[in-house]
Formats: sequence, C-alpha cells, structure tokens
Amino acid sequence: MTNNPYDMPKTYDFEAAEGRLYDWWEENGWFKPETADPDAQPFVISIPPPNVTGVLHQGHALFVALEDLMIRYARMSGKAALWVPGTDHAGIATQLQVERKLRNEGTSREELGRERFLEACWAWKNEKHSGITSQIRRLGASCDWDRERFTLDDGLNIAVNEAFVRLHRMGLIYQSEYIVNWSPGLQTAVSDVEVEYTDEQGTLYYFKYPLAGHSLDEGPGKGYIPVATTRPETILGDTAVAVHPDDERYRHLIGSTCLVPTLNRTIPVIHDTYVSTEFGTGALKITPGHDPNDFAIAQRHGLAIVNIMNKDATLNENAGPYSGQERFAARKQLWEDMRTAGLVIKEEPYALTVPRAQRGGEIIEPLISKQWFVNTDGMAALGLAAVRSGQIKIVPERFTKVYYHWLENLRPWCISRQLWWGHRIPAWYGPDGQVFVGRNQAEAQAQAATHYGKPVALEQDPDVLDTWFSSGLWPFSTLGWPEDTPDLRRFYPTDVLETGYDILFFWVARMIMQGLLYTNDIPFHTVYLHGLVRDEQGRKMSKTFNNVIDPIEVMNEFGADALRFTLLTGSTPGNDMNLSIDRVRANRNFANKIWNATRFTLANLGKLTRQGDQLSVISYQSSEGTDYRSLHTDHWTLADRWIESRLNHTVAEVTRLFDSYQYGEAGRQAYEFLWGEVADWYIETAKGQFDAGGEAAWRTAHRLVRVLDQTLRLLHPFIPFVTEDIWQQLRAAALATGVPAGDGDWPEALIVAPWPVAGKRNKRAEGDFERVQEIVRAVRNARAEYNVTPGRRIGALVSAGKHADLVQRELSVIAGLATLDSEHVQVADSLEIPAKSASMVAGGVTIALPLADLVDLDVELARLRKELANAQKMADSTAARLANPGFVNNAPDNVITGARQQLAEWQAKQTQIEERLATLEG
RNA sequence: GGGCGAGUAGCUCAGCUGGUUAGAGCGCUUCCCUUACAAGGAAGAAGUCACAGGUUCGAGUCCUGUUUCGCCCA
Repeated sequence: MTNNPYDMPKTYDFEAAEGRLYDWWEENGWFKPETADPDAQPFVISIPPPNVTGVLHQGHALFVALEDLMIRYARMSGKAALWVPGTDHAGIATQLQVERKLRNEGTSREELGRERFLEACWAWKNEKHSGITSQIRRLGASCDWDRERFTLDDGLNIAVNEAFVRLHRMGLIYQSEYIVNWSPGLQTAVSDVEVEYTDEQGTLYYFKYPLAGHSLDEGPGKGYIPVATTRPETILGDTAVAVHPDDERYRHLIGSTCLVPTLNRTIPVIHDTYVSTEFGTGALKITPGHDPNDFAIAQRHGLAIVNIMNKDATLNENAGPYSGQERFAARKQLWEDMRTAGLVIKEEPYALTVPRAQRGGEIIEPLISKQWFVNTDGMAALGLAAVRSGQIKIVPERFTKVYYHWLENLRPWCISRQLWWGHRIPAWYGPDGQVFVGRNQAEAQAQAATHYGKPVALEQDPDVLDTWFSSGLWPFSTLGWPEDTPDLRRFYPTDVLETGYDILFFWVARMIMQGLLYTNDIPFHTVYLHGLVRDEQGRKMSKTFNNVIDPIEVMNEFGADALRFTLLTGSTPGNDMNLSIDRVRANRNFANKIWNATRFTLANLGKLTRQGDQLSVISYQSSEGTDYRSLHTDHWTLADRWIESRLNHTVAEVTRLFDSYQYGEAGRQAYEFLWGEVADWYIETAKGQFDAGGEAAWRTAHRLVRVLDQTLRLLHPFIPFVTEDIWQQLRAAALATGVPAGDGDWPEALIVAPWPVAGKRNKRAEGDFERVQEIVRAVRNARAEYNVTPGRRIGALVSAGKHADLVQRELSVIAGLATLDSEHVQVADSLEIPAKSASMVAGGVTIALPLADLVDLDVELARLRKELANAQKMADSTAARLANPGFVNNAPDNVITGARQQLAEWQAKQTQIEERLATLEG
C-alpha cells in the first residue's frame, strides 16, 4: 500500500480488510453501548445463542446478518446499541458429541462417572467455543463480547435455580408420573416440541380380541372383537378394549371381558366417544402405558396402567414370555405366536404417523415415567395477553395466530431430562424420599433440618433441566437477573428478539412467559421472525442431500459482505429463502462497484490538490483555494441538483423501510441508487465536470464525496466491511483535500457515523435530468441500431421546441454521455432535418443523427411508424382514462395530474413523429 | 381434519397502505479491454403476474372459489 491517500488498488480485497477492520472496531470499543451518549436511548438484542459446539450454518449467517443490521442501524441512529452475545450448552446434542468422543477413546460416560464426564464436557465446550464465536465474528457481528454469556455459566445457573425455586413456591412446578415422550437411544424424556411426526409406510395389524367365556369360533361380536393396531407389541400392555357407545356392532359387548392374547389377563370392554367407528375395525385397544391418547382415556375411565417396557425399549416382566426382548423383535415374535393361536385376521399396508426424536431421528416411545413438569396455564395467559394487547408485536403479523393457537392449547411442560450435561435440578431428597427445593444445597439442607428436626444427608435429583428452560430466561439472565444489576436496569426490557419462526414455540413463547412471570415485564417489544435458508432449488440443506452451502466457504470465496447482502436482500420476513451462489457473486461485484466509484472520486480529489505537481498530467485549478461560496446550490449543475435530490429520496426511503422492518427492500433501493444512478449517470456526468476544472471540479468533488459518504452510511448495516474500508479511504482523502463529509465534520469511523437525514427533493431537477436521460438513451439506441462505432463522435440536430433551453444548457452533458460531437450539434426550437438521417422522438424533443452513409429510408420509416403506433396507443388509453368521469371524480389529484401530464407527453410525441414521417414520406 | 405461506421473465427473487408502459440479479443476443470498475460499459430479446369469478373509475396488489407445491398444528 502506498501512503498516497488518493490511490486505491483496482479491486477490493476483502480478505485483507475484514479481519483488520473487525479488530479495529472491537479495540475501539464501538461494539459497546457505552459508545453512545450516557443518556442515549438503549437498543438491545439478545443473540439467539447457538450451540456452543456447533458449526456455523446459513441459519446462523442469516440471523447474525439481520441482527447486526439492526444493531448497526440503531448505533448509527445515536442509540446505545447493545447486542448481547452468547452460546447454548445444548444438552442432548453436546452430551451425544462427548459420548461419541469417549467411545472413540474406548471409554464411556458410565465408566467415567458423572463428575469426570462433566469435566470432559466442559473441556469439549472450551475447545469448541471459539469455533462458533470466531465464525460469528467473521460475519461482522458487532456484539459486545465483554458481555458474552453461556447458558451454563455460574450466573445463569443462579438464574435457573432462582426461577425453579420461584416456580416451585408458586406451586407451578411438580413431579408426576405421566406419559412422556421417551427417547430410548438418548435415554431421556423429551418435551412435546422435541418430537417430530413423519408420515411413513407401515402395517396395520388386524387381530381377534378373544371374549372371556367364549370361543373364537363364535365369530366377530360373539367370540371375539376384531381390533386393529399399528403396534402389536403394545397388546401386552392393554388394559381395556373400547368401542363407540352408538356402534351397533359392538354395543352389546360393553361391560364384558376380554383376554389379553398370550397373557390371558382379563380386561374390560368400555365405551368412549373418542373411538372412531370408521377407523380400523371400530374397536380400539387401550394401552395407557404406551399411548398418550389411551392414557387420557384411561384417566377418564379409571383404568389400570400397565408398563411393559424398560427404558432401553426392551420389554419388562409385565410382558411375560417376551420379557427382555427388544421392542421390534417382540412385535414380530408376538405376532407369530398370535398367528399360531389363530388370532391373526390380516395385515395391510398402512400410512402412519411416526413420532421421531427431533435430535437423532429415533422412534419415540410414549412411556410412563416420573418427571418434573411446569404448569404453564397461568404463564400462557400472561403470554397471550402481552401479544393480544399489542405490548409485544410479532413481525410478520400472521405468526401471532400461530402463537395464540399454541399457547391456547399448551400442556404441561416436561422440563426434566435424564442427562448429565445441563443445569441440575435444584431438588434434594431426604432419606424417606421427601423433596426439598432450594437455590442451593445449603438451603435444601436447612429445610431438611427443620423438617426432620435434625440435619440429614440429602441426595440431589440426578436429572438436569431442559435446555430451553435456561434459554427461556436468556434476555434477562444475561443482564444479571436475579441480581438488580446496572445492566438489567438500563437494558431490560430488550427491544427486538430476532430468530427463526421454527423456534417460536421452543424459545420465543417460553421467553415471553418466563419474562412476564419473573420480571413482571415483557422481555422485548418486537419479535422479528425470519425464514429458513434453503438451497437454490428450495430444498432444505442437509448432509444427506449433500446440498449444504457452507457459509465459511462462501465467505472465503466472495467475502462476508457478499454473503450478508445476499441473505439480507434475498429474504422477506417470515418467508424461506433459496440461496443462490450466483447472487452472492453478483453482490461481491457490487462491493467492487462501490470500491471503484470511490476510487474514481479519490483520483479526482488527488488531482485537485496536486496542482503544480510535475507528475500529474491534468491539474485542476481551484479558484483562490477553496471558495466555498462557489459550492452553493445556485452554482450547481443540473446533474448536481438531480443526484442530491435522488440521494435525499433514497435516504428517506431507506430510513422508512428500516423503520418498518423491510430490510430487503431497503438494501435493494440503496443498491439501485448507488449503481443505477450514482455510478451509471452521475459519475459519467462528473467526468465532464471534472474536465471543466476550477470551481466546477471542486463542486463536483464535494457532490461526489457527499453522495458516497451518505450512501456508504446507508449501506453500512448491510455490508459493514467494504463500506468501512472505502469510507476510511474516502475520509482520509477528503480530509487531505479539505472536503467536508456529507453532513459536516468527519466522524472517526463509519460504524459510529450518524445515520443520514433526508433533505428536500427537487422534483424540477429530477424531471429535467430524466429528460436528459431519455435523450441520451434514444441516441445510444439509434447508434446501436445503426452500428455506429462506439467511440465515433457524431453530430446531431435537435429540434427541441420548448425544451430548447434545457437541451442547450445540458448539451455538453448529453454529448458526453451519448458520444456526440458537441461542435456539430445544432439545437433550436425547430430545425429542418435531412431525409437521410436517423431520427427519434424522446424526452419531448426530436433528435436526428445525420448518418447519410448508414441510414436506410425504409428501415427508418418502419421504425418511426412502430414508435408512432405505440405513442398513439398510449395516448389513447390515457385519454380514455381521463375521459372516464369515474376516474376523474374518484382518483386522487396527484394521479389525475400525472395522467394529464402523461397524456400531453404522449400527444406531443405523437405529433413530433407524425411531423417527421410527413417529411420523409412527402 | 384445521391453519399458514408460496405460485410473477429460462433460473433465483423483489413489488410497502390498489394508481403511468410489472422490476432486479444471473442467463441469453449484439457491440465495446473508452484513462473508476471486463468482478465492467452500451443496446436488446424475454412475463396472459397459477386458473376462474367478483369488488372498484382502476387489481400482480383486495374478496370468493379452484388448482399445484411447501410448512405448521391435530
């Protein structure tokens, strides 16, 4: 790198910039809310803590991009922006990883014992932690790392115990024998939301349920009841057969007794309207120990509950001869035995819904076991009220319905997990099994001493809490709760909770409920939900499909900004997005475009100061140094006024879109402005203005610096690295030259530069410049059509009518952009146009290119006639609209005015083409 | 079974409270290595906005129905 502030390499090197800038920002403390004024309004986001041992995926990349965007916007808007980072201990996932590692080392969890296993987990966590956090840093996340938390750290453990104790005191936590979702492989219960249901091809087994005291030969309804099941092995745990009370086929059997096949246990025939007469045979076997619906029926009817399964999914002593067999082996064996006994009717293929563990995919067994539950009724009501009242807003709004539905049907939350890695349940048992719940062992001991009248030895509950129990406290536990810390006071409630809609239940709802319960306040006022990132064909990314697009690889190839911009502009709230590498590449190119627009600006700034420098070929003259009076708007060119107006419009729009969570659209508009207006038109015009030298060059430099400065600010939340890098170079060069920032003094860094404030639009300038653009496009079009060599400067005749002044004034601009030879361009109200020329009507004027050698009269006539037809069509349809009294009476004024202007333009164009045609034809 | 979302150019997607001739990127065609950028520039082709009704002066946008795909819940 050179020391010359005006020199920039030809392309943007993101690899060199990203790490350097991130460190620089962080070292300067700009990620901390203390960067803002002490009395600044806070803006706080708690990160959705990623699995501490996980690897960055596109879902992380999307949420980091979105949250960093919000945080950077808030920071630039002068708020005390705080983004609290952290990671999740992810109970099951992590424990599985560590167990796999131990297996590879030839040992096991059981062999090590709890204490040493936990040590291994912590070691694993410490080893992996920097992986995920450094990947988040690579994306540019401007979170306050000094406030980083881990869901299993000491402070959070205090919070978790506090929450548990409070719930327990309120009577909302209890232990119960209940049917839970048991994962035999993981050897733990999981909550309802951790079970996924998949449609699979299975078998429906039809068999005869023998009626006691009868012979099978008596037939259905007399000797036996035909029953169908998808899980024959559960027959061994049946405690009733149920039929619908109105079912003619079986009504007479209600109250009689059946015999459980092979075990010959007697069970009653009961009736319940839950039974569907349509399904299977219309008779339902009831296995309360192994089916949640049957469990509910059993409770209604006071049926016995028989558990036939061990926790490893082998059958227990209640299964009689099948005791010790694995569940699917037992199914096969039992069915064969029943076939031998003549009990089998038939088997048929059947599409069934199989409950599988969200983690691991193994088939979940509903099983009775003793677990800790949270009664969520009261919390659910609080959570519902907070959203219904509008205190908490969900974006996009349609998810509120989903949220309501879930909370309205919430069942008790099973919070105990038979794992070792997690927050151990703060409950201790006395010698007689009496439970003592306390914040710590000492509290429990004290309670026990009171209870027993003497100190006793206590044993802590071996289970840990559901990971989501601790993450449900995240927004406030990370700020120090239950202590009344300065952070908690200043930064709670937080502002936005941004996460994927797939964890609306797991996490968001539970945070809202627990926040309201413990802090008596909402944890955040807005929930912003993003969608899933899929592959280019819309498939979920998965290792089995081999369609995973690794964000790290994408960043290595195209830079973090390109990935961020793609994710941010390619998605709308709540909708899934398909990630396309082509798009990432295009956005990498965008970064380079901004880079080069700035490079152009710096080169010209350099020429401004290098007057007299022998090395410079061109040197611009400034009039008596910097005469700021010459910079006033009344000296501005049309292009200057136009780009200023467009900038103001863009600032207003982008800001409006940010404030309504339409980030994608905001990014696209900034992109479009920078590329489509600044680069394509203003810079091209500025080349001429620089060439003019003197004051014009100075003014142009000021305009360009302002436009770039302000646009970089708008883009910074999207693409922080490239904008900061460019902005620093722009700043240095501008300071060296004596050019102010777009809004006055240059702040130290873009990351802390104030968000732009929109000035007034200049509709007149916009209209005039659009006319210039139309004329330029028309000339370029004609040139292309007639294959005029791109560099060849040609003459032109412009019959400009009332726009003659404008065209005359902007002639050098038009000539420059359309590669015309301004020496040979005639402009007048009305000009006679030679026959052998290409002519077009655009921007309200007629332009003719005298290309005698190239023009074919017939082609020319055909072209004009086509244009005339179009102009006529447009004029007619607009006229028809205006002739409709309904339109004139109902449409808003600006729409009517617009239509009138439009009509006038089309009619004028029509007339001009007709005139031209008349000359050629006549 | 209930609910939600999506269907817009060959591909990936925008299009906010209804208002000019529906946009972008990629791809495609023609031309150009012009002193910011070939990771670029200029010009161009390409869409019955899934289908059918309706409301309205006016519908890609609102309503109803149909259809295909996806997701959530039971």
